[in-house]
Amino acid sequence: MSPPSSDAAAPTGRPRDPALEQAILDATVDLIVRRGMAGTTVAEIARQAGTGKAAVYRRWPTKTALVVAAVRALQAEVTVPDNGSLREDLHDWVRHFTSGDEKAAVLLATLLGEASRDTELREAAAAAIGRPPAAALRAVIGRAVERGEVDPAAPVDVVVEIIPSIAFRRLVTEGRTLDPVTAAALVDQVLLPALRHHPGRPPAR
Amino acid sequence: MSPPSSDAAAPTGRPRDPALEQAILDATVDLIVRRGMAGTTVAEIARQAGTGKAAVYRRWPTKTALVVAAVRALQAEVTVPDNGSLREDLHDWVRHFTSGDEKAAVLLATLLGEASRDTELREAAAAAIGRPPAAALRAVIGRAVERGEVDPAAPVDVVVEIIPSIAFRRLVTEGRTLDPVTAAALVDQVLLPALRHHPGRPPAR
DNA sequence: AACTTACGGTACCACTCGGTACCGTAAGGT
DNA sequence: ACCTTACGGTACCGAGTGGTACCGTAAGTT
Repeated sequence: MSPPSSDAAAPTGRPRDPALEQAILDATVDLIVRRGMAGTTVAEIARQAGTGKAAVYRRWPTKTALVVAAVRALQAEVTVPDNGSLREDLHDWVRHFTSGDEKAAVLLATLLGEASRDTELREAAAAAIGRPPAAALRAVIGRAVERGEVDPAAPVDVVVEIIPSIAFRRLVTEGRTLDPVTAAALVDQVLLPALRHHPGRPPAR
Repeated sequence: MSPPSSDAAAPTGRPRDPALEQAILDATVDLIVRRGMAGTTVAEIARQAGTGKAAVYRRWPTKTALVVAAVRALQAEVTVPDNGSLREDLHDWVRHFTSGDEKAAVLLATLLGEASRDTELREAAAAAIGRPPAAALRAVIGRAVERGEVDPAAPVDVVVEIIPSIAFRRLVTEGRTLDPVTAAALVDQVLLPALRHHPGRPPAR
């Protein structure tokens, strides 16, 4: 019998090195960020991970599959601040975009170029990088709504997109992260007015 | 003597076909949008333009140079509405992003992927595609300021970026243009409040 | 008519890259 | 001990690509 822990296949022979797995994924992300998808070769990924191409192809059947896996493994986590004040929460949250961590966004931007025609890749990239910050902000605003600080009718869906979009665009078209001054201005002069603004229905039609 | 019109070199022999020049540039843009930079071959560009590779390399020394030229030649023009009302001007202007013409933005997105490491290309793409709409919006807001409709202290620089950034991000990460409903909501519930908002200096420190 | 340059087309070269196959060796299970 | 599979490394293949060279022909100038 010999119950194989919980899986089906009885693992015999030398087991795969989990550390190597991670090293390959790390090298993949690093190289794609620095050289782009087309400019990165599998041989170079293997070399940087301290192994050979065979070890790479033993795990992933194709280069694209490897890249998708690397993106999925990145999965940025975003802390959700809770200071009891919407404005402070927003200023905390915005720091996620002004401080480093541009790697994830650069990766996204790089991939999206060739991902325009690869749905799976685009989906993976967007899910791993684009969604977490928006979800965090949504939580922050949700709490402010509960506190009565924000009109429940506020255009949350659209407000949530503003800063990530600007940060993304700046990074992509200018090659640098969103500066803190601009970010602060966005919070105080755009986000907060929009959230506090009572829609009351603008002069429709 | 034979004064050569106004240039230096006396043009002898068969002149270059200007129509062919444009055909090559058009084919370049079209193919890059559809297949990406790496996925587009010079041979295919030539074939689609109805010519041979030689005619291409007679004009541009390298593939990158050709692409840069194609991007520069795109130069989107943006109409600047003037209805006498800020809100109407904004709603007119925003139509630029909701209606077709995604080609320019897709091109930008595609190129930026591999352009992250090519400054010249990035600069050309950003200048040709990113700047005109922002400039148009700036003009619209400038007129509103003159009319006293907008506080001169409004954060124009940052407001100008909001909609182009969101449109760009949506197009790039989701593959579709900004929908008119969201765009209208942005104008009424984000741009206008931000522009009318009296900064009055937020509770600093 | 003579000359010059562009034209569409093709053949070619040097090179790169994804992917496969195969080494001898290392590291586990039984 | 024996078996199995992963390991790092290398050699190789086939396909594709940017770029060059060279056709015979077309379209201009002098």
